[in-house]
Amino acid sequence: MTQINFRPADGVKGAPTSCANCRLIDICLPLSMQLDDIDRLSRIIQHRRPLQKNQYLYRVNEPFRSIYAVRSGTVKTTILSESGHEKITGFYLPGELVGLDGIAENRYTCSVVTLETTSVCEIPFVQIEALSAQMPSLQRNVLQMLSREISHDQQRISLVSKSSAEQRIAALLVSLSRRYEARKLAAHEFSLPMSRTDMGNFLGLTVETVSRVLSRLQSQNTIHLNRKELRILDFALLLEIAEDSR
Amino acid sequence: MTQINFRPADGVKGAPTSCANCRLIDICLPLSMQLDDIDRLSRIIQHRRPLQKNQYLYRVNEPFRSIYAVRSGTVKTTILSESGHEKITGFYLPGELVGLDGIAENRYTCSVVTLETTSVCEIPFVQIEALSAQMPSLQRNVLQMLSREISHDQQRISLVSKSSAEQRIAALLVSLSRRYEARKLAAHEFSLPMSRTDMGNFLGLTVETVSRVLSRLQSQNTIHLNRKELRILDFALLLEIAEDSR
DNA sequence: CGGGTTGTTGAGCAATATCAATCAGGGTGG
DNA sequence: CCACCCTGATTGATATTGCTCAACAACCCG
Repeated sequence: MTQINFRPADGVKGAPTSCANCRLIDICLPLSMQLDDIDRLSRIIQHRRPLQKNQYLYRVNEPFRSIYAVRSGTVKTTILSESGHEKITGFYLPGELVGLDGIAENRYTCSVVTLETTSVCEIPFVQIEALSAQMPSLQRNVLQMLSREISHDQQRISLVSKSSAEQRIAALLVSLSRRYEARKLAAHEFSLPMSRTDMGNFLGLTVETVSRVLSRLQSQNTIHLNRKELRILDFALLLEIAEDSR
Repeated sequence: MTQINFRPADGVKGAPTSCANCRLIDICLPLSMQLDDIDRLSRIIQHRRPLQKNQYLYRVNEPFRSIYAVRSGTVKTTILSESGHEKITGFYLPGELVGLDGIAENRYTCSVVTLETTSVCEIPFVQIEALSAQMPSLQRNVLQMLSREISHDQQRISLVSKSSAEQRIAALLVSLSRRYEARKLAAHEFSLPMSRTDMGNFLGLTVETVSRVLSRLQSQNTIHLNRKELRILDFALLLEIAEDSR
C-alpha cells in the first residue's frame, strides 16, 4: 500500500496547510494567480481528516456546500436508479474534483464513496463565489473546471459505450494510466483502486467477465496483474484494443 | 414533418428577435432577471439561419466562441477516437445547450452535427462573461447551466452502461420522452430524431440489434413505431425495462 | 484458525454480433 | 411520371460473446 502523499511539507492531520506546498496546485486548481492570491485561497480550503474505505464523502440530495479535490486515495461517484440499484458513473483519482454536480440544484445529484483511505480538500462554494467576485481570473478558472469535467464525462460516455467487454476494460485501463501520467505518477505500473465488481458495475459487465478479460489480457502478455497491482506490459496494444474502431 | 417553432412571434429568418418572445426562455437560460435584463440578453444572442440535416454546427478543435441553444430540430455531439472512428456522446433536443465543453481549453472538444433541419441561438461567450460581471445572477446561472450538464452527463453514463440492449434502448426512449415532456411537448408520441445507426453508435450496439429490440418492444405492445414516428403505449413497462436492476 | 468476502474458473445457455438477403422510401434522371 | 438507384431498416441463419449458475481459491479479518 504505497500511500501517495501530495502534501509533503505539512504537519499534523487537519492542521492548516498552504496550497502553495501542495503538489496538486497546478492541477486541481490551475490558477494563474499571484502568490498572495494563493494564500487567500489557502485560507478557504479546509483539510479534512482522511476517510476510511467505503465512507461516503456526501450523499445524493444532501445540500450542496463544497466541492472536493481528491488529495490522496480514490473515490467513485454513484447514482441511484429508480429501482434502487446503485450505478457507478466515475472514478476520481488524486487531483480530480467531485461535487460540481451540486451547483445546479443546490444539492448533490450523486453520492461519493471512497474506494480506499482517501483524503480530500474541501472548498466551500460560497467562498469560491465570494472570492471570484473579486478575482476575475478565479471566476474563469471555475468555469474551466466545470467545462473540463463535461469533456471528461464525454470521454467516459465513449468509454462505457464501447461494443465489447475487452474494449471497455482496455479503455478503462488506458484512461487510468493516462490520468496517473498526467499527475506525474507511474503510468504503467499502479494499483487498481476499485474492485472487479466496481469495474463491472461501471462498464456494464459482470464480475466474471471482468475477471476473464483481465486474465486473457494477462495471458496475452498485454498486462501483468497480481491481485490489484497492475503492470501494463504493452501499452500500444492495450490502446489498440481499446480503440479498435467499430 | 411537424416543424416545432419556439419563436412564434418573429418575422423573417435571421431577423433580430427578443428572447422575451421565445418559449424557451425559462428553460434554456433560466434567468431570474428583470425584463430589461432580458432585453440586454436579447441583444447579445444571435439567431442564425437554420442548418440543413447533417451539417456541422462546429467541429472539434475549432476555437471556442459561443455556446448554442437548440431552438428547433436536434443535434448530436460526436468525438473522434484515436483510430478515427466517430462516437456519438449525446443527442440534444430543443431547449438544450451545446458548446459548454469548449470553455476549458478555448476550443471545442467535440463536434456537433444536425440530425435534421435545426435552428440554434448562438450566444457569444465573451458577451456572457462581460454581462455576468455586471449581473451576479447571470454568473450564477452560467455555473448552473454547466453543473446541470454534468448531472445530465452522469445520467447518460448510467444509460449507456446498462447491461442489456433492451435496457439501453428502453432507457433512451424514456430519456427522450422525459425531455420532451420537460419542454411541454408530447411525451408519449414523438418522432425519433436519429437514425437506428446513430442509436446503435451511442448505445454501443449494432444497427441490427437496435432494429430487433425495437421490433420486439413493438410486438409486445410496449411501443408503436412507424419508421421514425414513435408512440409509447406502456410507459410504465418501458420504464421498468429500462431500470430493471442489475 | 475459521468464516466472510472477493476473485477466478468452468460449463451451458442466452443475448448480441456478423454476414447476407431483402424490403421500403426518397431522390434523381430519363 | 416512372424506373432506377441509393440509403436505411428489417429479418434470418449462424457464430461469437457475455451471462448465469456453480464450484472453488485466495485473501482479509476477526
